[in-house]
Amino acid sequence: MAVDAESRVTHDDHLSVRVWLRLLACTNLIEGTVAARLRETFDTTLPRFDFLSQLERSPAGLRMTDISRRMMVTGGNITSIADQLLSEGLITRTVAPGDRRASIVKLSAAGRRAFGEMAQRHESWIVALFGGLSENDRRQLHALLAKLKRHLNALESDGSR
Amino acid sequence: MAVDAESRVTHDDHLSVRVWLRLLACTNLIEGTVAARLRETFDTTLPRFDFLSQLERSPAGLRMTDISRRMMVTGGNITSIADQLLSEGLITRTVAPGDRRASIVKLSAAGRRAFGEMAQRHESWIVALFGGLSENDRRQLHALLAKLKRHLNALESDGSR
DNA sequence: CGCATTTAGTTTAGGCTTAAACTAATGGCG
DNA sequence: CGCCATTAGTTTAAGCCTAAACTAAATGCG
Repeated sequence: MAVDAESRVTHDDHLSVRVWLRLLACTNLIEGTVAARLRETFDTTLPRFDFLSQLERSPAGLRMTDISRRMMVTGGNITSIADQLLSEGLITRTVAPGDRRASIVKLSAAGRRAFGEMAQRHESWIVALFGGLSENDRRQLHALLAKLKRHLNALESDGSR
Repeated sequence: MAVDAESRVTHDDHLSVRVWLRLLACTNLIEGTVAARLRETFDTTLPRFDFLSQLERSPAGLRMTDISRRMMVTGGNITSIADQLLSEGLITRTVAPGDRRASIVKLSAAGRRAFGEMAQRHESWIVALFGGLSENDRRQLHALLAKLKRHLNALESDGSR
């Protein structure tokens, strides 16, 4: 019955805070649903799925650092997820030519196959979850979030806090 | 330089997926910033702040179950956070009249004071983070997210998966 | 060249999260 | 009344997350 954080905001809170809480509520609802379905359907997790997804978009392979930056998490996480996927045979890992510190991670054939199945289901879940918005709504939302993100990245890089 | 998950989506992915990844990226950026500042400034965490925030909105107190539902997390989390806040003297906890299983949690005077300071800073951070959007943008975003959330909640309660 | 700094990646300690199993109290129903 | 299902809350195991400390290799600069 929707008695979550966002619903409880009183009317005199500032608009930005209301938007933020609503943004967070939507993200949590979607993320929770997707995580539960990944677990039920494929016995995997969102970070593992995300890891494979990054590799799929970069057939030439990625270094660990690239993966952590793209997944927006710190390096430490990547190590253990890579270990798991490696032991499951879904990825390969080779020393980077010209830099013995770094390694190049790629999807294995099995990994590409497994990810393909998951990605298809994943996309259908997302499409259904956003089914409440018209295509025009989605475009507007996409544009507003682009603007928000541009500003957030600007604040980030510009150290003027 | 914005080489995160969302930036890497190829142009032929579906719109819903693009919107979802952008939503997630924005939420992660904001949440990470707020969490870091809560830690630096007040040596606390987002869940602890959120817990106090729920209590502040319900001066009559809340049961543990209410808090977990409003924070959108499972019950197990609440136990340890309540223990911490109790030992820090920021909340009180009494047996619920008429139900010996349940307890009523309230903000203590110290908790109200501490939360007040944090909330003020918190709001200023959020306002700055959303400063890239005009008031009209924020209203539009708020409305679109309302529509999205209504649909998500409808999917949730209606068990037709 | 030689040493300090930077960078790639791992490890560790501690916090949050879930699902599932559990305890204890409540409530419904025959 | 007595039993059984439900509800409130806690505990546990396992996973992800961060920050910070660490190893090892690369880079830069005097």
